[in-house]
Amino acid sequence: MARLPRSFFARPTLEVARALLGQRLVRLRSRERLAGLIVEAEAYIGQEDMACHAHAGLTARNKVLFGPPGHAYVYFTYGMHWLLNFVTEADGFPAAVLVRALVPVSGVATMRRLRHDRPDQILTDGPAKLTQALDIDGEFNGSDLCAARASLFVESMEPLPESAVAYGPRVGVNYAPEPWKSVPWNLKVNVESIGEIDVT
DNA sequence: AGCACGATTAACT
DNA sequence: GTTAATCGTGCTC
Repeated sequence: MARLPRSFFARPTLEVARALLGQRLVRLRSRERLAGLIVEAEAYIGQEDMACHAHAGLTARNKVLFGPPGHAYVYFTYGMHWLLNFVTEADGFPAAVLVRALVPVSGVATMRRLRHDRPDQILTDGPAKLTQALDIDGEFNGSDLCAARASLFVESMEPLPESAVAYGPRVGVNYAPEPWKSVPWNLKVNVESIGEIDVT
């Protein structure tokens, strides 16, 4: 299966978030393949976006956001969680898509162990849960998803129909002023259509 | 130098 | 529904 090329990420962020739904995130970990289908994604777009880490300008923490597309922006929050984003748009424009949920498809036994044997239904249904299940941390910040030897990348799957996508406000950004608090930049795959996703 | 808080999760009432 | 956990970051003094 083909890996998504840099041109996939070098587009308007909302377009990338929409196209990422249903695609397969793969993490190669000591010769094992951990993978899941992306079922929730969220867009963070530019310095104007008061919920985006780029709002205060370039800092040591967010510099990857300002870099070239197709790289992972992984940051630490709440003193204990790692969150995974994919950098989008042109080099120099700070924007990214936060990966908020997956449906596990490969390496589930390992994910289960990494998640301390919690129930399968809650292995990867949150942004910090999926990084824990796939063993993704700050080591991946700045890593190139499009490099030939990448151990974290996205594989191309059939695009989902528009009827399978639900748009809503972003989660956990109530501190941001309007309109940033309410813009419908959270994209989810409808629960009813999950059964129709081809997992092969 | 000090401090308030976060793109969250899990546990508890 | 409410709250503790836990610490790097960015902002104020």
